[in-house]
Amino acid sequence: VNIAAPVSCTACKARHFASCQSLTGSGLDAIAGLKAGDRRLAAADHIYREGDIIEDVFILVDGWVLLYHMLEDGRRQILEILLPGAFFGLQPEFKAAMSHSAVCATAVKVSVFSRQHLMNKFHDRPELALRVMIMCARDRLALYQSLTNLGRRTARERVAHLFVELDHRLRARQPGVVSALPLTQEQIGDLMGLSKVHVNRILQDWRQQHLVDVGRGLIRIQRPAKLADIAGLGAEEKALRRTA
Amino acid sequence: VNIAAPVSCTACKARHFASCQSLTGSGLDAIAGLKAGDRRLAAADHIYREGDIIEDVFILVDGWVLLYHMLEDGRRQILEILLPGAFFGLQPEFKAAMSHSAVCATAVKVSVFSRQHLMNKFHDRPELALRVMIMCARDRLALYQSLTNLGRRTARERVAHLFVELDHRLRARQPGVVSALPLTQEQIGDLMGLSKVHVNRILQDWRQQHLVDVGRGLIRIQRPAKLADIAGLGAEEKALRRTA
DNA sequence: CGTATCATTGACGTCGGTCAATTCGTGTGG
DNA sequence: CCACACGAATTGACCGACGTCAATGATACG
Repeated sequence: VNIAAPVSCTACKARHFASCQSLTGSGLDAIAGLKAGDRRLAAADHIYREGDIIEDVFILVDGWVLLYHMLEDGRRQILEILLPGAFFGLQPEFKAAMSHSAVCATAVKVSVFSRQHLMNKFHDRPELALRVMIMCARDRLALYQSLTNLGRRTARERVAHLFVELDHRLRARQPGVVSALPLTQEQIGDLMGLSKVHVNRILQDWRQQHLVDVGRGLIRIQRPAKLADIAGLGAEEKALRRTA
Repeated sequence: VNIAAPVSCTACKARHFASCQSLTGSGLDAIAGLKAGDRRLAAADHIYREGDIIEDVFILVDGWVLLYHMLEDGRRQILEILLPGAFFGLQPEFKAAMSHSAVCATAVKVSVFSRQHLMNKFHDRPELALRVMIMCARDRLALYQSLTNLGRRTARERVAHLFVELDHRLRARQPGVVSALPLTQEQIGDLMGLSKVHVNRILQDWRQQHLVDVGRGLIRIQRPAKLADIAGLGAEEKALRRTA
């Protein structure tokens, strides 16, 4: 039984990114019948907050969502960026407080499902649980990347890495378009463990080199190849190709 | 259907740590019949390396295992510490190169299972896939904690956090014993994104305050409560209790 | 005993944080 | 259409946490 969803980017340059979080085509369309409804939210709205006890799980239909964790003194770490197709809100323990918050970076549309119904569905159609498990394992790779980013890369490498990853995830949806990220510099800082001031300095530098373009609340990725270079992806790929 | 494994630490002070990775008692004992054999390894041996293509998955029986990712220039990030009971080696894509390496921190014994047989078993007994999925979700919480650690905490907070987490995970197995960590200072640095020199300075400081004791290749946690304080866990818990 | 690994310590440098002051941009109300 | 408000972006000055380098000491192991 080969239960893994077919994944197209096995050989592509950014395969280390979990760019394939989408459920579309992975069999979980089957849960569409369980939908409890859609919910529309505005930028900066919260879908849930750390400590909430929720009965639902979500699939992101439109917009960007950020999962984050906040320390009591105001320091914030953004944990994941969710793009349309992402499945989220499922905690390991039922009736437990959410371990993190989910906030909209843009206007957002989510499909809402009853967690209980979903679990029942897993019981009826076990292959769905397997698919979710595999998604979960895939997400883990992305988290591993983020750990390496935060722990062992310089500020510029981190931000370049982030941009290349997002460029890749967006290109998979809209090939041929210059990727535009609806993120504030502060959000980028909270993603990469940096201050917004330092993020700004990096962006200024790159803007002068025409690697990115900033404006209108968007960051446009103009030379992803050069950014991949800064991120240190080139050499790493070579090393992997040798071992493969 | 309540499929979540009973977890005892819902209310305990360190519940944010995924200290409960163990499979024991979570229903996956059922896969014991699939065991392909045991493997014993010495400290510093690798179970697999980044880039390897393996057919097996593992359950750690004895010893400590470190999962890590290495950059081409030698920088290393340790991604997870595995204690006995941990299930690992399952990649989202079959026949794909491992995304990380697994190395023994101590002498180790692992049970080896054929991934193919395991997947067949999931097919026969779907509730097992669900359990693994839930484990996976639980691990994610630990990874979220690590991200917050690396991105938004100071060096001392990070190391204190690590020690408290490990102390908790060890106490769950051996209550009443002073926790002793078989980690080098360099490994602690690679876990927390620090240089081994800086780790040493922090440890010297704490040793003089009798918070920890160093020697014989072990780090003994003597005052976990004080370390939890340094880690900033006290205030955070209060904040959570308010919301709950 | 020789060798290798880990731990320790000091001197020094720097990456990135903090603080604070503008400036810009966008949306709002008059 | 303009005045204003408010958040985001920008810039400079300053500094401190942590890294790097290098030398020395402690331990273990064959």
